[in-house]
Amino acid sequence: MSESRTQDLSDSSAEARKPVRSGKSSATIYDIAKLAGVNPSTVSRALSKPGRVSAKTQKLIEDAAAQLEYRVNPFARALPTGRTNTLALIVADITNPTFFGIIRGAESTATARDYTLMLAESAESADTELTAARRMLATVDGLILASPRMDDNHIRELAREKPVVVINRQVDGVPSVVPDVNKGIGEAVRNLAANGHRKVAYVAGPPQSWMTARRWEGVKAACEWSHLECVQLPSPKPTVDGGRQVARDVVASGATAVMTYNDLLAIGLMQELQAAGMQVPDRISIVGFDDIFGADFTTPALTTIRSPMTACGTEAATLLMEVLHGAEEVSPALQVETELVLRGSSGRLLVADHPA
Amino acid sequence: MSESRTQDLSDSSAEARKPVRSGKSSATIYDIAKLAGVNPSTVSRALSKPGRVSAKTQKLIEDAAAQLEYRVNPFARALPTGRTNTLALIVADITNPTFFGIIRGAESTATARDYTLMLAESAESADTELTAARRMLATVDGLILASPRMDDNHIRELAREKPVVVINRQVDGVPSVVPDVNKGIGEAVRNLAANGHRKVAYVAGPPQSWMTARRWEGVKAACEWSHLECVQLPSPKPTVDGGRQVARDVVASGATAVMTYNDLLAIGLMQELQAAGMQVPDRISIVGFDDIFGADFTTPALTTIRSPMTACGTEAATLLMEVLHGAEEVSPALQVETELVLRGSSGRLLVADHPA
DNA sequence: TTGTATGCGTTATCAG
DNA sequence: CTGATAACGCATACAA
Repeated sequence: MSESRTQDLSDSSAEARKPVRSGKSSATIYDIAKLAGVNPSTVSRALSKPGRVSAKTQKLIEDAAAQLEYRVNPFARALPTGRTNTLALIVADITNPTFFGIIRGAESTATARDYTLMLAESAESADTELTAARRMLATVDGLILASPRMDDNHIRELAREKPVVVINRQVDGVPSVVPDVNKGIGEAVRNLAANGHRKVAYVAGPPQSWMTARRWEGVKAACEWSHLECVQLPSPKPTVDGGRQVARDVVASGATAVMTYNDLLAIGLMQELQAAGMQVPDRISIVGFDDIFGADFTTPALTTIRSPMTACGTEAATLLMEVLHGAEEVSPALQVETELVLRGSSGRLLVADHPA
Repeated sequence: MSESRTQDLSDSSAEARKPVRSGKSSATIYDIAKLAGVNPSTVSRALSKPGRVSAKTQKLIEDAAAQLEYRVNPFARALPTGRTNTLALIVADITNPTFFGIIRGAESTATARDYTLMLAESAESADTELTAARRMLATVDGLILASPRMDDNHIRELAREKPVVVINRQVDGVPSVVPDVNKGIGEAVRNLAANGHRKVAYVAGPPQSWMTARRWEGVKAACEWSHLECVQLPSPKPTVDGGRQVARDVVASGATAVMTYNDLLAIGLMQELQAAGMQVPDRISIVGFDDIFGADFTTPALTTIRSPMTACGTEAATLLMEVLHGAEEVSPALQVETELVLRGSSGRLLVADHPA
């Protein structure tokens, strides 16, 4: 093995090459092979799977790589292997803070394991979602679907091509991360009952949302258990504005406590109710869902059932990468706990329903 | 050159192949070339640049492609061309709602032009940021840096490799999108002066933030113009909690109005001040910056200088893609307007500084 | 207009 | 342990 570790020729022909690649594009394994005096395939081995090459050539190659500021070309690597070290995350609505936690959790977890996150949103549209999913699927190793709006079959179809993890929904045969709503809902309903409420309204989310059904089921069951009457109210959209619009129906329902599909609805509802002169929580109690950013900015601060979104993002990314790294045994549905966050928007009813 | 690129040979006899590719991996241009009876290069042309092929073969190829459910392999395409139809966006802090708008704007704009967005955060660290940038740079066509924390030279270094657009900062030689703070600040300060305030405090952001300096300059200039005294106060971090921590200093400063680097600081500050029994805005006026999600959840709702974040994201992505598509003439710094959003947290001073 | 030949940077399969 | 060589799927000068 030639000792001349310097760029300077071993003699062959006096070909004074610049040591550091002067050109524009970056160095390849060929360049470093030449500099280190080995075969390109050896360079590839040394750089991708350490240990399969002798210690001295290893160092030789690493030094040369460092000197040339070598960086792998991800495309060239992806072509034969198909692997990209990239994860895709599709969320239903980027403006919805519910997803901020998920994005954050997924991004940081991915980055920690040297993966990169690709982000897309479906704008609450099943079609857009599917299109985005298909487009990204070609480029990534795996896919995370947060609160997907497309139907189960489409999800399974995607899962057949690349590993998929679903958040906030359960699909047969596809691993998922879902908050267990019952604990938090149970706490909330018991609290409401203890404060003298007899009837609660549930303001629902988008019909395509799997989670809105789970939450309604949970509310209904908990209310039965506590002998409370309950009623479901549709909302035009799961936003602050949607919450405002549904205020009238809430009042008309005669409920003294309202639980909403998410915090946005709760906040909008509270704003509208207060604007109409209704005291919260003296006249009506409001309980949101998720504990989003800003839920404690309101006056009174919003009582809400916290869904650990960041944990969902983290767990989903972890799950996905485990599958990618060959873990076959993956629990079908990972549960994360919800809990009641008691703040000012719920409490004892001051104005009795039936005056004594 | 051997013809048999497929797994099973064509013995030229009636070989009933499934029309749709039964195998696992997806179809290539070779498959569709065979099916359409043309050369792979023709397929490539037909699919990438329509018009450079006769109408009938075009259709022939498109039909075959459809039948085989062909989808280009992005890596194979990227290898010769270097183009990926992918943009990277790096934000300082994913949990900071300031960036939500930017993310949303960039994502939707990119998607609209059939680009995909890759997202990373720097966690307010210049090192992390640079690392993430370098890692992503290899994979994308261009890079958007939102409120970058790294220094100018590093940014220029990145810009030498791939097109870069910067948001919320100006770097020589690098195109950028920056809100023009002066209009909004001017409106705010004049309003404060008109309401009887004589001294305003500016709660600063992270020292590495280019924007915090711009905002302080703007505040100082506007205050001089309106003959107001002004003072700058450092904050430990640009968050709600940071705002709480700086409350003591604000009170000590003797200012009756405070403007903050961002809304988070303003909200935290207001919470702490109110907890200490100070009426807002009767005793002290608070003006935030950005008009983030939730700024109107507080009581009183936050007066703030709106920075059109979504527009910044949109403009940055548009700018970047224009450069990518060969636009040389690109304005060095695109300005977007800021405006005062007057809400309840600022107003007339009820308790005079110097009792009459 | 269409076919031919070659390159893009890595990994992987063989030999040696 | 290392070297040669063939894919990987697509784009593109060049030739016909």
